[in-house]
Amino acid sequence: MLTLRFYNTLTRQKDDFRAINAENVRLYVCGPTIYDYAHIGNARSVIVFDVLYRLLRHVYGKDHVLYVRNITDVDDKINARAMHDYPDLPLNEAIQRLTLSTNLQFQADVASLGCLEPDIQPLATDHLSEMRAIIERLIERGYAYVAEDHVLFSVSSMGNNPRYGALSGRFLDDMIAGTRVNASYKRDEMDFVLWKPSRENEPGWLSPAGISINGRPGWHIECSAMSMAQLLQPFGGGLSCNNPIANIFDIHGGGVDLVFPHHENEIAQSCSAFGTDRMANIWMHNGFLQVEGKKMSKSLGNFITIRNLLEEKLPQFITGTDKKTCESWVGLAIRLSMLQTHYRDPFNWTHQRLVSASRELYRWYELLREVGFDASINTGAHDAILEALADDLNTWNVITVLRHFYKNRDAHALGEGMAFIGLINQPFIFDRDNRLFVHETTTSETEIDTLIGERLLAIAAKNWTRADYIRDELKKKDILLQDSVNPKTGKRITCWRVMKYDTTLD
RNA sequence: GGCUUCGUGGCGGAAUGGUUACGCAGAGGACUGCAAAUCCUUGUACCCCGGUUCGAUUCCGGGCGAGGCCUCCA
Repeated sequence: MLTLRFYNTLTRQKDDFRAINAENVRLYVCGPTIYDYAHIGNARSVIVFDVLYRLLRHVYGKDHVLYVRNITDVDDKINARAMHDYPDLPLNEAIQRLTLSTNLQFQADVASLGCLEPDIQPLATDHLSEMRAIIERLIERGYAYVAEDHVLFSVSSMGNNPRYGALSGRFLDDMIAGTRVNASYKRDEMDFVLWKPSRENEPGWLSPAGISINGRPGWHIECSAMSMAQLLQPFGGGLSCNNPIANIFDIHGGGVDLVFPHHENEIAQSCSAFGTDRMANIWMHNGFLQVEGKKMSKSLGNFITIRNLLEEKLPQFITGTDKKTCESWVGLAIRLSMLQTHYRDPFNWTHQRLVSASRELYRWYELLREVGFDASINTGAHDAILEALADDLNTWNVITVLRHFYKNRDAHALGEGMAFIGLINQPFIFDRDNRLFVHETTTSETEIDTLIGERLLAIAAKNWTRADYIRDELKKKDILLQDSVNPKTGKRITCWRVMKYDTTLD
């Protein structure tokens, strides 16, 4: 079997991946907090772990990998946004509307990036009882305490296996020096919230530990609860299980910014509750994303959502009015562009990179179209591609391999490889007239065909002025003509395609 | 201040102690009435200073520069 090696944030080196149980390989990735459109940073994370998921499925079998990506649907940011967006509705109803629509949008955006759906996308609000159970266990064992209707995790109560800060390579003394917020009810500045009280108008649930008023969970406890419910309990683990191995899963992923404090705190909670020395065997973190060399942030005005990009007209290969097709194409171009940087390196998002990826992808698709490649039949993967991925998801090398295939006109290997890393969207290959994209235009097809016929007659008569006029007129309507020669008959064939070419982007 | 990533040609981005990366863009050519598309060919590079070495972009040390995390964030 192919040996997979992944960089493990915990050990700071590439570790061989050994499944705890090859029948059930378990992967947990921190998903979005659904209060706003997903941005291209979210896109990167989702794409990276989608590639990992595909690789694991290939190695262990489709039915032997369990990929859980949570949805955080309870959070103060959600409350604030809901109040802002639906000022006239009761808060709880406003929250429901917001989370429902944001989640649907997220699912659509992610699908257009060519990502498979995770096996399970648990909602935080469906796991309140698990959160309470873990919190009560933590209190029971002296790792957490109640103060002014809050429950706090006591960082200093943790032992040395693991010690608090091991994942992020920090030491408590350093961290305390940098603490800025200090709530009076905390015993220790570094202690973090497991549960907090809700005011009348805030969403609230039955509180743990006999706290009389309703409350809501802290952010970190959600992931401990959901990973337990989805990845441990179904396989014999959980709070009532004393077998440490049963309370560890294989891989935990997320963005580097989550290493501290989110993942550190997850580890503190889960390991303390279960009495394990690890929460997951391997911790993988994708690098951050910048926009045109700067941090992406709303205040800098360079905040880009997936939706922004999908709706943007991509130069050259854009399409007519078939919105969905257009969006899928941009989605794949985003994917290709992102796979060209190793997942741990910072990624600098520029528009030029997107354009560049789109052009290359287009050529690849042209080759696939020529041979009528069918991704539903060709489902293997070339060894060179697997080897690249097995070495800490080196997608860059995968692309280099694909380029060799393209160069050698090996459409089969190219298509298979593209399908493997999620760059195939079948409708792009086949359409009824064997054109690359399925387009709609405001100009009718018969109208176009008539004009093409007219132009061919003009050419036959060597009336170049007339022929070029027709071509130019069509171009104004974004219909681009391309002449080629039928090798058998030697006759000119003209095909067309809806394309917009924006020269300002070159 | 603590931790951390990185500095390669116009742009993106690999590998490598001595030999063309590659892609996009550019240039030249083939094809074409002209285009477009496609194919072929091709120029330009390794932040600075020391050290190790027969030889360093690649290893070591120092410097300079850029970014990230330490607060909600993928």
